[in-house]
Amino acid sequence: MPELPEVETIISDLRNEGLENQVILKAAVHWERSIAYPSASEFCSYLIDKKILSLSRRAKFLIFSLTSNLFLIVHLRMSGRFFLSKPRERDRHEHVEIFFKDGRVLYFHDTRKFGRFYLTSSPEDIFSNIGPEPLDPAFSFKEFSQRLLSTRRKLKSLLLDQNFLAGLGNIYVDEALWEAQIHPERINHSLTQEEQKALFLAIQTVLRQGIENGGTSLGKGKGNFKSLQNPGDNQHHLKVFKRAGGKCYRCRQKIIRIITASRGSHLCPYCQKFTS
DNA sequence: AGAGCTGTTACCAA
DNA sequence: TTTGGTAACAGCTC
Repeated sequence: MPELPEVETIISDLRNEGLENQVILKAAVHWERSIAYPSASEFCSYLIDKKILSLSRRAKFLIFSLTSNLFLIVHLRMSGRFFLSKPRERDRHEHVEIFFKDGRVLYFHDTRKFGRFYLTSSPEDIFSNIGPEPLDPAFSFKEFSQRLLSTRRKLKSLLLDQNFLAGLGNIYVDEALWEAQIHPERINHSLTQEEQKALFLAIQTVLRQGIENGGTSLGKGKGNFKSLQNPGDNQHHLKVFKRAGGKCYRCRQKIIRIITASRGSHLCPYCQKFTS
């Protein structure tokens, strides 16, 4: 579900909706475990009268910077979504409501209930172990290359690891590995310099493309990604993800799906040959 | 109907 | 240290 491009799209849509500078009237929590910290009642009382100063993203977290040095941090996990509208009847999967003084309500919809809210004055605690931002201009090939030597793991598992690199999930890892023509089960430190460079560039390419296309909206379920009301368009631009059985756009061979690191991986066995 | 799957992550055991 | 299994949930797919 939401990976870096999807979260970036949501942040940008919330900005376009003018959520920055809005003041919170009150909040309501209908599934207490949606609030990771503090307690649901403290969460609600702390939010009253706080203003949203800015909206940003770190890894797959949404960050609402508030007055009084508070930060509302949200991770959507598998099925979290936001809706912003006039007050209306709450859907059974809308577990958190934030009411604004301009009359609108931000509804947090999460069918699988894995999404989490954190309200804290020390956001660095949440991000302390998260890896670098792949689209940060300060993130260099040199740093990526050095990090690739720091461990010994299958690339699929390593790239999914938020402590290694922030923001990638199953879709964009598979897309990046196809783009770079590297098998997901290759061990990180076995990559040639050329392969490292190709992967570094491919990660940025697929993430940028995902953002440009407003994220990837797969399937038709209510828990599938949409930013506010709007589906993304990147599902029409995927090269391998969910394309098992289809032809590789590069070599016309058949795309396959394998299980690696307990996750489905989609690849072209001809373009992405396994070599040790 | 029922079993198996899912775009995330934390935790535990080996 | 790394991997694999499981769990947190609900709904979709076959």
